[in-house]
Amino acid sequence: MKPVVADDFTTFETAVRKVILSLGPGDLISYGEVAAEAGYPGAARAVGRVLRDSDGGLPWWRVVTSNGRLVPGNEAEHSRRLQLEDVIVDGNRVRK
DNA sequence: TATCTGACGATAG
DNA sequence: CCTATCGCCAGAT
Repeated sequence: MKPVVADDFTTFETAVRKVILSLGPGDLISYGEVAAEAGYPGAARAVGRVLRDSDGGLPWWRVVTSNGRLVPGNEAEHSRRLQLEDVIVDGNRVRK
């Protein structure tokens, strides 16, 4: 039987996930960048939705706001994860 | 189909 | 540095 491919239906969600999974350790990207890379420029908000809804196997901590701000509501955990990836974190912001 | 929501982005004060 | 407002898009009800 052919393998189930029920993971390529949701254009947006799948595309976003692929982009995030393509990130390497210590690599950062903003929601807007993810959306653009996924082929949906301007859909930064929708990207946030995907990250929040789909958790597990997805390095969401490598995604920050364009402002360099960390995820509101998870700043503590986010900061922790980033530092584990050798990323310099200044308070609730990532050091450029 | 209409309306609301949100782990956004940019600008203004 | 902070909050407020508007524009954007996709999903949920």
